[in-house]
Amino acid sequence: MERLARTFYEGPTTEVAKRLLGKRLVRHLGNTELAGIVVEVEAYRGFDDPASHAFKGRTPRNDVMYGEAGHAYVYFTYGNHYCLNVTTEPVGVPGAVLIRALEPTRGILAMMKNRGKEDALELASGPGKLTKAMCIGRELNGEDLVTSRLLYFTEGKLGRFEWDKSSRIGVSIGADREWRFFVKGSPFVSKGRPSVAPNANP
DNA sequence: CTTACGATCATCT
DNA sequence: GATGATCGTAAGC
Repeated sequence: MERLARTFYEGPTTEVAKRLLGKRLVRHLGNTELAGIVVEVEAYRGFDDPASHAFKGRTPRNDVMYGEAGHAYVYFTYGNHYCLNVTTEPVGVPGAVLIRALEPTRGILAMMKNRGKEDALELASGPGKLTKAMCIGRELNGEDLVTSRLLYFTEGKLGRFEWDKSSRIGVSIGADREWRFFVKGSPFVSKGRPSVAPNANP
């Protein structure tokens, strides 16, 4: 399957976020290949986005967000969890897409082992869960997804699907922006609390 | 079933 | 010293 090229990542962050839905994330671990389809993402920009790590300027942590598009930005949060992002925008302009959930397609047994769970719906339905399932940690921060053997994206084969959007999860400020995108109807999206009161239940 | 809270640490004030 | 792009477990209906 064709690997995504640099140009794929270089657009506006919200556009890249939407484009990533349905693509395939591949992780090589020794002889094992793990893979899953991206079903949920969130866009984080820079200066104009108070929820972004880059909002208050460049620091050692968010440095990757300012660099070339198509690199991994991995950070540690809440004392327990890693989150995987993909950088976007031209060099010098901060931007990243948080990968929030995957539909596992390959190496599912290994993922179950890594997570200590057997429910396929729970393997990667959350940003901290998918990094644990795929053994993604600090050592992959800054990894170039266009050339890396360890971590990269390819075209997916999800076929036609509908997507939807909502406000971002776990974000207090800037919650008015609907920059969370997900595959409509997928059971693999994270079960985050909706920030808008849910009604219209079937 | 749903809601509450503790773990645990890098980063910033 | 406070906070957070979270998750799992425990306790409460």
